[in-house]
Amino acid sequence: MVTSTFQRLDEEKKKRLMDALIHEFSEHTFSEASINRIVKDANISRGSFYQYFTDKEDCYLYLLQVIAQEKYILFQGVVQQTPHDSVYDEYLGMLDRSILWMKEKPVYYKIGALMDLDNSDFIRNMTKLNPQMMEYFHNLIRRDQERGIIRKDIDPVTLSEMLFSITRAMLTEHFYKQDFTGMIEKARKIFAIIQTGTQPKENNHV
Amino acid sequence: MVTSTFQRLDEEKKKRLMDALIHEFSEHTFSEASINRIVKDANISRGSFYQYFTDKEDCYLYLLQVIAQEKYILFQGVVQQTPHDSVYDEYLGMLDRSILWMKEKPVYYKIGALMDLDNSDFIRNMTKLNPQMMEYFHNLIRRDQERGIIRKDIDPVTLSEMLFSITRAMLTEHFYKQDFTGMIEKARKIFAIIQTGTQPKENNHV
DNA sequence: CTCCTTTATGACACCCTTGTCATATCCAGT
DNA sequence: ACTGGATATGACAAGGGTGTCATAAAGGAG
Repeated sequence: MVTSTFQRLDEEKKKRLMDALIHEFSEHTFSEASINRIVKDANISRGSFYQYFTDKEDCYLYLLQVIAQEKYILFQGVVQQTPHDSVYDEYLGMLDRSILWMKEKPVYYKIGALMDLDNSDFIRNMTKLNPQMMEYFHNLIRRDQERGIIRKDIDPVTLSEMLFSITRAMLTEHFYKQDFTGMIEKARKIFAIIQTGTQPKENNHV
Repeated sequence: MVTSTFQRLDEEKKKRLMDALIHEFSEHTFSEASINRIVKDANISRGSFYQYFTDKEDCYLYLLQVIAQEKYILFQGVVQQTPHDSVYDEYLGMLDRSILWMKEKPVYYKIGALMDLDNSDFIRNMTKLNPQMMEYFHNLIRRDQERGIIRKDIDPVTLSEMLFSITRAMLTEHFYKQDFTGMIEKARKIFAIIQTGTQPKENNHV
């Protein structure tokens, strides 16, 4: 656990340390990150670090928590609580928010990306997909089926998996290219294909 | 470069070392792999290792080469040179071959997966998608468009990207679950959705 | 000014890594 | 049996990492 000593720290020092944490974990995976570099970067003695955090894992978890908080604050005004759009628009919204996040806090996104990359069991256990979020999209699809926007014979789980892998792949690709222009347009194009299908109209009676 | 000394090694020792390499690189990323563990595992002195390979990178590249060779041999009989099926069937075929590869040589697949995970520049440069393969699928789509199987207004690059991310996501997911049953069926289902679209028929005249 | 608690510090022990190199061993040809 | 080149070896240097701990400094209360 983060110690009370850390909490009592004066803001300037606290910020210096947080910046060092952000810097280190946005450049290295958890297992490759080095406390030595962090303390040097923050201009803090090695001993002090261990007075604030019990170990590397501890400071990493704390950092993730801080990031999650900031993300929550940033998205609070953006997320709409009861969507009136189709599941496709909802996915586009998610993509939009992700791009916002990547542009607003690129280092934070980088930290998240590195987390996904990491192979340690400790990280593996945290990366598991949020089942609640998946459930949310399943329900959106079911609602759209009731609305007559999506064919009823389509399996919601399968469809949401499809949309999810596509969105995710787009995000990671564009992140490494560091170019997000036209991304939403591209996603729109892809979703349009999924809606109308690739078959020519005359073949549609299969 | 792999030295001639290594090439001259008697088969038993060579195999022991290769097995150790496979073991180490299937459990650890390149940057986390340890030569110490390798030589201990292979029952070879540390000095000997450096008589065979110039460094870690060298032995890793050699291992990848050996794996590529075996993969080529395994697939030689399976790949059909001039496909008569649609691009979807071709993707299903690729999936099928990947599953075969994962079942036949799970450790090899694991090495490849860890390679993808690795964040070092050295690995980054190797992992870049094969543009030749992408071109191959683009052409398949164009051919299917000529054949009247796929609508002509669909962008081949976009479609192949879609199919690729979906296939890839399925593979990685199932690899971690270590369960490939029903995977082809699932892919078929997804591709069927992509072909006919998610819109109900009465809405198709948009 | 003193005392006591809190905070800061860096040397330390111990672990690991890589790549080198002088030396020992092996083996084949004479 | 001897000899020279090929091969094997592990100690070594140099560097990195983590977490601990005795000690120093600082700061607030009496």
